Amino acid sequence: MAYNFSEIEKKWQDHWKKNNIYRIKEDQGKPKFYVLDMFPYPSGAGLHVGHPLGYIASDIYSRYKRLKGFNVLHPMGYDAYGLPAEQYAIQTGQHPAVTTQKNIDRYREQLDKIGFSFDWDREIRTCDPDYYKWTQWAFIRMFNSYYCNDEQKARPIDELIDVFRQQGTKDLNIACSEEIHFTASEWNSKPEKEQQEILLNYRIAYLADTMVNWCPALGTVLANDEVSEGLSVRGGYPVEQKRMRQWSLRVSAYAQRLLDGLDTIDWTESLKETQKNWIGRSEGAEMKFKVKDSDLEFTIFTTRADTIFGVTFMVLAPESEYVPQVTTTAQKAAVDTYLDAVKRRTERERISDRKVTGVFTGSCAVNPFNGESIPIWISDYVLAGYGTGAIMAVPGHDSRDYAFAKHFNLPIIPLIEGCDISEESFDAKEGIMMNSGFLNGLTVKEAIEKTKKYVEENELGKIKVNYRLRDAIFSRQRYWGEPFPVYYKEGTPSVTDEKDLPIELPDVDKFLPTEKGEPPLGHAKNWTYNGYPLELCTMPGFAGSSAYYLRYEDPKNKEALVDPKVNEYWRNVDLYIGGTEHATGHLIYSRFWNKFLFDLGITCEDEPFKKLINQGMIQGRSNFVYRIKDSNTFVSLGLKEKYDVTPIHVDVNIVHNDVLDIEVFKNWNPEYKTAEFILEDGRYICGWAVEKMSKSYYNVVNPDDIVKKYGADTLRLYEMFLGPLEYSKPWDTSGIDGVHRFLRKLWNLFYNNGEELQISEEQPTREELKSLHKLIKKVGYDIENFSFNTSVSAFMICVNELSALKCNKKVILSDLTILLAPFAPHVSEEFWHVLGNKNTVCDEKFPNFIEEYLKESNVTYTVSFNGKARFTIDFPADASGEEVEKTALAHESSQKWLEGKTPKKVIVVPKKIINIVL
RNA sequence: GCUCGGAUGGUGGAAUGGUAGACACGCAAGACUUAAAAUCUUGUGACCAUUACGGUUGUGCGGGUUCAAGUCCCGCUCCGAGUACCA
Repeated sequence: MAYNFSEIEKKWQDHWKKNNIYRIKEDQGKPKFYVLDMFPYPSGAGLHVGHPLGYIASDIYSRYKRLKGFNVLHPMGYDAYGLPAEQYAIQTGQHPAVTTQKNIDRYREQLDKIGFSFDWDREIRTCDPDYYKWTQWAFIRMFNSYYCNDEQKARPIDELIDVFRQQGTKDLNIACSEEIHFTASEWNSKPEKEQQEILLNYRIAYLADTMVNWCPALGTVLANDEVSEGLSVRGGYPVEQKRMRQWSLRVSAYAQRLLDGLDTIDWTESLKETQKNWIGRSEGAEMKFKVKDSDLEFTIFTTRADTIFGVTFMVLAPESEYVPQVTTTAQKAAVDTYLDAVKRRTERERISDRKVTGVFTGSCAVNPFNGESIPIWISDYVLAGYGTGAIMAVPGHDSRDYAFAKHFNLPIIPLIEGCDISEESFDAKEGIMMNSGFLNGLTVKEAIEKTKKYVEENELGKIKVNYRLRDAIFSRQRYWGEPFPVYYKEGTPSVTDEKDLPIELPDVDKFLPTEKGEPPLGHAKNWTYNGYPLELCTMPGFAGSSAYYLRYEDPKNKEALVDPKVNEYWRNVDLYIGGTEHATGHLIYSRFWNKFLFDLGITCEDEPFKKLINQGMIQGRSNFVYRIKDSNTFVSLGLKEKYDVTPIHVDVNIVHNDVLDIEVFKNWNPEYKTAEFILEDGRYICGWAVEKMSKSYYNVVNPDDIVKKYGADTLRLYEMFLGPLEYSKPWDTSGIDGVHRFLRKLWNLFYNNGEELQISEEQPTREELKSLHKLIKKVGYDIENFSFNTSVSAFMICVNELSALKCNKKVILSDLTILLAPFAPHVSEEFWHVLGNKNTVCDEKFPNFIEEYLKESNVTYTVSFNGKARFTIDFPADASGEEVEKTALAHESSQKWLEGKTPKKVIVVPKKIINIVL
């Protein structure tokens, strides 16, 4: 019987489904293990071979852990809200829910063919009201919470209201948008509306006027991680800065915890580094500067307080509130012209074109250390959004200040002994201070500390830690997202009652903004709550994906996001697999969201994802044909230099090992019907390049096609064999035959070279046992270390050895089958039954490794002289070091290299090396 | 600019500091076949030899530590990723 993978795979997939083999329940008797994939956005294009890479890896690990006796939670679902479905709806009028459903069905069909062990009973979709009810619920809780900096924890807002009533803002240390102060009596005398407005300054989910990234082409605002280099990540449209009243989440309050938490989780260093940079903690001081001949003072932030004696000018951000106050009448015209010019520059221009610009305000500030007067300038190299939007400029020791000083001819003072600032500033924090009054002679590090202390003691400012991490803008002017559980009473936002959740997404007849410029929900009829208008924005993509892992634990619970007892069992994700592209988005937001839920006591773990692995991207390997200019003749790769040719992308599915299938090509496009070819060795060889896998490059490989041609088991093994999981690599099918051949070889062990079934009940030989146990050791070790490519190699070696031994012994094959089950579950299941077992292979135990079988009677030592390997000698395994040394030196081959000399030293590494130093 | 990775045959890639290139692809030769495909066997870093079960060299470049370095340290080059006027 031959290896008929299609039949086998269908048979077992049906069996697993019918018998709910992968359905999982809490089981106190077993240790839990939670393996999660980043759930996909179901796009219209369907899956390509790159998508399943991570899913295959996580599936192998899940199945392995199950064999190791763990109760494994391995769910899957869909991140179903998103822009593409909405844009498609705008173009075609087709409701996003309809296209989303269609795409999900397609995804499911494709996923099922690969033989994953997902528990589909736990499937979730972010667009499902039963699911987003809990997204809205979390939002309400955030609205009703503030962040206490002393406790480092979210607390109920009602507590804060009580404090305001009794003591105002006195002695409060809480996270806020801006520092405001009032007394209890001031608070108590404020009207309700004003009190509500003040509370927004403290709520974790708050509505405020903020500078947002507005993308006119998409008609919506975007979060910082959705913008890159002034363009929207999705679509690549220009983004501008705009002041708008928007919902935000006070992620910044959690900055320190998000930073500290990184030390407790097992993520790659590079990913942690990316998050650290994104959070961007910097320690420094806020210092107050008085404006000369005025009562005004303003605050700057600096990490280099030690350079205070080198300040030769001050710079305000153009948007700074101090700008109008410090601008003198004489300079007003110049300043206005400058501000106007800045406003007209787009964010992109500002980033791409870094020329030095600025204007003098006419005012001077007073250096609090030495009383010198320093001019105050305005420049767009100072950002309004970071620190206080104002800096003290030290051109000698900051490259940006240096460029500015050079351009406007401002003085530059060197502060560190021996530094050369004739060409550029000296930015390094090292050296001995000079020109710095009481700091002279100190090292930079000492000076930083001493200055900070001085600033505090003399009340010139305070020590301050700043973070780059911004609050997350949470409103999107779109239709296809979660509605806010928010309504407005005369402009004041309130959240709905929790028992009225979910607030379901209403139907609209148009997905575009309204004529008044409102978001699409403005078209909805009766979009009200108790007679009050509901919020018209929807939530961003990251809302639904921030706590989804918790919902998988208890997906059907109507009373809670997750039952505390259930959460106590499954806890957090032990292994999370997904792409790096979420490093500063999803992986920050879900950590924040989880920490918030942790503060509320909803989850028992502070971090959502214990271990995280980033699978690499699978790129496309595009093929090209070369058309001779102005003709319909195509020339093979090797001969193209002789002609003037245009490379044209050709569908990779009609090219095999870079050889074009000419007949299929002629029918691929009517234009090529009459094409002619210049061949080499009778074949047309195509050129190739590695590019992103994309429809437009004709390099998309559909996993269905691979499954059809080779089977799911081959696809699984091959994707793993391609290289380390974390690497990005092009999809290249040229090696797939080798992996397929391995499965057939294994098949032939059972089926006597493709004929009838033959399994021997005989006891295995020592050699066979050795081969098997070598594999057990290797596979166990490799899976634990996510080195799946080398374990596939180990299988190949083992099967080669067993075939050479013609081993068809049941005892050996039985263990081999279990070992293979995580990688090639269908073929394993088939063998498991052929071997006479009634249960499924995934309920078995991973075989125990027995060292005994690997023991050798002889060990081979390499003898080297001065580190150079020369020959080998076999010794009995139990030979002692001295014995080995003596025999090696006496060996006849040694004489040639010893040349009669006495060795200075001999190093014997047990079972490996004898190095003789002459 | 800064941060983090990486560089090994024709290709993808293996190597707890222990004497490179596992495994696979590709290629070459052979067996089977009328033939091809499939399958199997053998060889395959480079260079020099070929009487050899031989020699030299070899993991981006230059140094160093070590009995021993692809692996550790210092200094470069190139490539990739992230981030970017964050004071």
